[in-house]
Amino acid sequence: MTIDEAFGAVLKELRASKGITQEQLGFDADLDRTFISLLERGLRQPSLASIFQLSKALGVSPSHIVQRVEDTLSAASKR
Amino acid sequence: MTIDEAFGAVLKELRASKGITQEQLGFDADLDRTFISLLERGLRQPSLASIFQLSKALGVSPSHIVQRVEDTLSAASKR
DNA sequence: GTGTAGACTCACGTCGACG
DNA sequence: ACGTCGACGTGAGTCTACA
Repeated sequence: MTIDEAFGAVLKELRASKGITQEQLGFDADLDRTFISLLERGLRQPSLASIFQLSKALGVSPSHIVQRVEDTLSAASKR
Repeated sequence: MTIDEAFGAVLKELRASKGITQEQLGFDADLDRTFISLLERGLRQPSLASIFQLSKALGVSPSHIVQRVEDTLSAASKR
């Protein structure tokens, strides 16, 4: 489990819980739709600025997202 | 106050409180010394992976660093 | 609505060297 | 011990287009 994959899983989960599409998230976060797709599948990693933009669009704090990435990683390492 | 500048300030502060040099931090985080210099002065922004590497070298959690960046930004916006 | 591809610009991150 | 410069390879992020 890489950092990128963990972030992608968290992003996908947060977006689903908000009930919006990748297109809407891309619009709200001012990021390209295809880039959101790459992020969710762990093929790209976000910069710090992108994390802040996404968190704002998702209505959560940036540190909360990072916290969940940490949790996802530690949970995966215990398998 | 940009995100990059806020991160740089936090990084510099955390490194100073640990009492180590940029060189040592670069070695511990497996990042180039010149890049640490750029980060601390807000001329570059880190990727998510870099944040994790730096936080590990500094002995704090990644989410804690991000949290402090948020605090620094909100404190600066109230001036 | 999403995955994928190509092509593109610019920023990340490394390296060697000098003040 | 740090700032800075130039150069370099790779990756972030955009855009158009098709399944």
